Amino acid sequence: MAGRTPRKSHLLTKQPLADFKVGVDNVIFSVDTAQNRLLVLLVMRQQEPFLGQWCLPGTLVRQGEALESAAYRILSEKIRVQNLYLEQLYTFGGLGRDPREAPDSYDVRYLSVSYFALVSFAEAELIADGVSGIAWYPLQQVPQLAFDHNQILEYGYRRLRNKLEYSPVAFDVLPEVFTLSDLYQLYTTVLGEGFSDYSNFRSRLLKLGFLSDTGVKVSRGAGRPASLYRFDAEAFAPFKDRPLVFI
Amino acid sequence: MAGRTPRKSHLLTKQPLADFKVGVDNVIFSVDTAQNRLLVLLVMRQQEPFLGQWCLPGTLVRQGEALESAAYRILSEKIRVQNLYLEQLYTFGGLGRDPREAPDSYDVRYLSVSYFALVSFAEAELIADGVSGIAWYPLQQVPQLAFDHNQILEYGYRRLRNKLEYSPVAFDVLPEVFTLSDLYQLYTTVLGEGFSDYSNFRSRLLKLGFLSDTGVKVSRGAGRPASLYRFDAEAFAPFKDRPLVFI
DNA sequence: ACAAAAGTGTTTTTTATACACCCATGC
DNA sequence: GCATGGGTGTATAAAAAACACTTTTGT
Repeated sequence: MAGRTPRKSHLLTKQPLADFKVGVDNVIFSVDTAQNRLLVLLVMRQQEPFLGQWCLPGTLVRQGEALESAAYRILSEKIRVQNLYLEQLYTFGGLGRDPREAPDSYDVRYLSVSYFALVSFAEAELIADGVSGIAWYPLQQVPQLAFDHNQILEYGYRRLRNKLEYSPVAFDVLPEVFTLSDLYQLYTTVLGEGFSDYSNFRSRLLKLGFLSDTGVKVSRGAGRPASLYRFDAEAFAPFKDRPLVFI
Repeated sequence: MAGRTPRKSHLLTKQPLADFKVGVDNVIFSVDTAQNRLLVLLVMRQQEPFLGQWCLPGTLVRQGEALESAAYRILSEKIRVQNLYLEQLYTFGGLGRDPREAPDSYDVRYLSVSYFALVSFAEAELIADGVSGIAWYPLQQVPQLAFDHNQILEYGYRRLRNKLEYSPVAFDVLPEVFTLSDLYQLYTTVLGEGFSDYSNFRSRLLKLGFLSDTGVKVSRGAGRPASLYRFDAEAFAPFKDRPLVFI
């Protein structure tokens, strides 16, 4: 969007500008700690192209709507949730990624700005409008998706793992107070067993000092009751921009 | 770009889709190791808006042109260079970031997909077409730029530092063979003195084993001659996706 | 009593950090 | 011979990794 300096030469090769519709596609993850599964939200396409195939929830950007607003809009059309984390992922704008673009036409192009979101599984309530299929899919069982959405999903999964290691996204998606096992389970579900020993994970995190013990104990079935902890955003501040805090 | 499921309710609030022109703006860095300066390429705007103000080199995407192709196109219109690293940075699509969008109009929107590039300073040859100003600016001396380009630059600088720590971008921009001091200097220039001791930097890198000593020595003025090393991409492969390899 | 989950501590290994020092060259 | 930059080694501190053990609950 900036100073495109006209070139004197190659005037003949200068194509006219492309016209775009801009889509927003969301990779929405949640972690089902009860069943140790990482889930991604998929919806069934209700129209051509790819009618009847699963895809990431997306929308086209409307007049007067910011990109991020569009991302929040689809999200809120599909699920009701209080707490979430959302950030931009990547912009896919290759030729021919959308069959609506005829191969050699100078028609409108379709470009997709993808967003990555993490929501609380417990909280999230899917909005089934009766017509459209919508479902949480375990990451391992995701079928072939419409467009290049498998690729976008792949990209989002990589981002999720990084985010978990470097930043406190987990706390955006855990309840206000939680046990250290809750936190550990979330991490193992996403990162896989063996990313760290529970007891080491525990002591590292406590030593960092941004988890405050509420003193309240909670008992879940058998075993010793666990302390409830709270994430202290202020105490975390010095760790911002520091690499590898959580692992 | 995906299944936008029609909602039964809110039919009245449904705005028409926005039409976009898509711009590509490049944050092009190079490292002047001789003077220990990190440089960014700026061009002077030749037209309104922001006529006569510096900005990042950018262009609008043409018909039949992929986003990345557009990024490469501006780059090659501004500098001649053999080796470079380029990747997508972020997409800025907020309302009102371009004055050409009237505040409340339903006109065409302007969206900017930014790219981040690192080129070799020694190799890079600026293409001055006589009309347009174009210059390498030391990062500390960058003036106020057109549009939101200062913000984009900021973002690009953060990415550069991360890239340097996590990935072998430096070797895309160093000559085929180089001394360890060359490499160290590049790192200190970008990351600042004190990111690591030279001797520790040296031994860590050599222990990793993807730098092979060519045996050839090179003498630069006074001092003991240095060994020339070569980056071994194959030996590096196992370090891909591993965090913090270089620091 | 005993299994299950929470929580503590210790030992070992590895890695980071800070230096001190030797080496080969130009002047 | 001495300043200059290249290169090696070591001593200490800190952190990661592995794992043994104690505590507190439900059944």
